[in-house]
Amino acid sequence: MKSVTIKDVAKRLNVSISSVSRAFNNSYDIKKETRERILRTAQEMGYYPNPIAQKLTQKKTFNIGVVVPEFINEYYSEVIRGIQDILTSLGYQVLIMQSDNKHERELKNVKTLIHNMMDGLIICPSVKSKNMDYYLDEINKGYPIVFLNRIEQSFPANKVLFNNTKWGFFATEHLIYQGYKKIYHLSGSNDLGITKDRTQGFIKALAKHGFSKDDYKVIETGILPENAMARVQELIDNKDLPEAFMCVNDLVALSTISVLRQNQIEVPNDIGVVGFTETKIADLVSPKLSSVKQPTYEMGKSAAEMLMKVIKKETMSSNTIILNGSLNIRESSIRANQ
Amino acid sequence: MKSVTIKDVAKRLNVSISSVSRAFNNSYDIKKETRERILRTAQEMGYYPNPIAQKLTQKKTFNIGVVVPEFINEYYSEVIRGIQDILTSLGYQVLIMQSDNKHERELKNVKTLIHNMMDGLIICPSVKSKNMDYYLDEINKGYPIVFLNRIEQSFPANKVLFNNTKWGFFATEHLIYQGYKKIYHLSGSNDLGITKDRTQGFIKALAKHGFSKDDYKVIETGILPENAMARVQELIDNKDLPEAFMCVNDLVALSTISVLRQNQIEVPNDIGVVGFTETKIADLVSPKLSSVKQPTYEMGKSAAEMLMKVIKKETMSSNTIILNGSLNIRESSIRANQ
DNA sequence: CTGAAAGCGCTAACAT
DNA sequence: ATGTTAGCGCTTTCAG
Repeated sequence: MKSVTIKDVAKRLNVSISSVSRAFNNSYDIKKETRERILRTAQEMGYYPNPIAQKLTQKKTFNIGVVVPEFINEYYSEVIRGIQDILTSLGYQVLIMQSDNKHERELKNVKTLIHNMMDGLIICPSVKSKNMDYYLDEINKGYPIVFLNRIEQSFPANKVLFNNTKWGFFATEHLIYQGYKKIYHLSGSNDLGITKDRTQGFIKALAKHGFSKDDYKVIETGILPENAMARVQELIDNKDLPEAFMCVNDLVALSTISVLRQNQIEVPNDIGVVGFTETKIADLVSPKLSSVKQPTYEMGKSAAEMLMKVIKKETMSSNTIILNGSLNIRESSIRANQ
Repeated sequence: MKSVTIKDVAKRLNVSISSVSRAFNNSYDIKKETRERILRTAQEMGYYPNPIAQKLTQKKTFNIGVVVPEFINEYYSEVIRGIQDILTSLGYQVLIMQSDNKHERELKNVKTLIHNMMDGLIICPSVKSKNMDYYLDEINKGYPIVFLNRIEQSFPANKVLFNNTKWGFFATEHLIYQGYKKIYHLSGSNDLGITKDRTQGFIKALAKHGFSKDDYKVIETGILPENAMARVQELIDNKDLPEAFMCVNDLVALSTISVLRQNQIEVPNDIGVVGFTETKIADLVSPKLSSVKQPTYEMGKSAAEMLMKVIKKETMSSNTIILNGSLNIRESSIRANQ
């Protein structure tokens, strides 16, 4: 694995290593001819400046690190697409690390990335992270970091967010306007700020429309199918069914519909269902799933653009960008005429 | 962004930098006390060996690079989980790059990763890549690379694969056993080896069971919903419908079912459908989707384990691991009694 | 325009 | 057990 170094090239052409360096860095103070000659034979010899060595002497690496908690649905995949589309067009390379929803792993990932001299970081935190001190320290040292999703709005850093409370509210209100009188929310973990916010939105909407305690319920199912299915089955067994479900995400919504169907309960004729964080299949299943679409791709783009500004020191303060979503009403929440 | 270096620590304690280095590398030739003293004040000062500098002098970085073409479905997400589970337990860090299905970007990613001194690479190629020379060169130089999926079985390198032909065959044969007499295959692009293989399997199964040219068709829809939906609608309009569809993947299968439903054609009562590369929702939709499950997580694990062997030089030759899948028969391909 | 030399932060002989 | 020194491959003054 011995590779060609700057010295080899220099020796071969009887020039100094500085000249070779200059040739590659497009320096002004080098004769065009020598430059070309050097580049040519370097090419031949398969020489390429060693980025590690470059990093040791320079400040910029043109590498950006991205930390995500997971890839289980399309969410972060699209965020990453947004990030990459902006960044690669500007000549940056994007290195991704996955934290598996564990804060410790996330911290380790961030450190690895920083130590590997990324020019900046986009961090999608795992959970309402306890230990943000390290990040704050780095930011204060001047290290460019932008956060995306799952972070408190009050956190003093650059970040791009989605307003889960607001859209949880709208999704619920849509159900109310459809005339559903008893609505349950299948919620995510209370440890997760974003799903907690959806629950807040749910409760706010009910409060606004004068629902009484008997007319709604929040059931913490988490975001995975198995548990959601079990809880819905319980409700059926206990004859404790609402007229509609507001679900923490599409997977839970689909699971709910599936269990209901197994029990000969039809959506939306018997019960209405609305999902959240719309996935591609919302439009392909039957009934088509109503859901809140998050601007994932745009969030990635915004975060990348924000990071660029931070790197170029065009912004100092802690900016927060909150992007808008949309409520896509399809079949699963359209109440039959009565 | 000035950070503490080994010198600072040395100066502070009036020891040489070698001692500090030794302390951190757990070298045998250092007194326990000094070691502890150094580590303690290093801690205080916030010192941490600069990995870039370390890389310049050492060979090992304990970083592994992974290149994937995309994240659009769960496929590569699970592969990555498999890879990470093995590698992080061995003290490695996994850096991921995404090629967006473009060979050029893939090549650039690979170079970035190699130049950043990853100890090894797991490459999931984008398409039947034309230009594999660079990879071959690196492998010949002794650089540890393992390929995963979407690569010719004949390619002389370590790789882990799925036998798409075989499982395409099984999926089709299942349809035949169900008694479907006319079967169409909605195929992926012919440029993509893996989907082409599924088509091969499809054709083989039909040949084995004596289907005539009139009883089947291969329609190249690609792997995205929009086009598949349009093509299926065309078939309906032309009254050119088969008794069953063998689809290149779940998304296309779901799209097909969706279009059929819009035209009052029910699956599986009127037409059978089977998918490929099973996704989580196969079990949640109605009708539940029959599909071929690929061992994604295991493929990731195998690739990681293989890479470790290559790195430890426990293997030299070009090994190929082919993992088994399963055909999960659900509702969408169960032919009604006649 | 080009070369010599210092230095980036660290490791690894080589001394002592 | 500890210090000294020579690199690792490159960039960047500083001379000329």
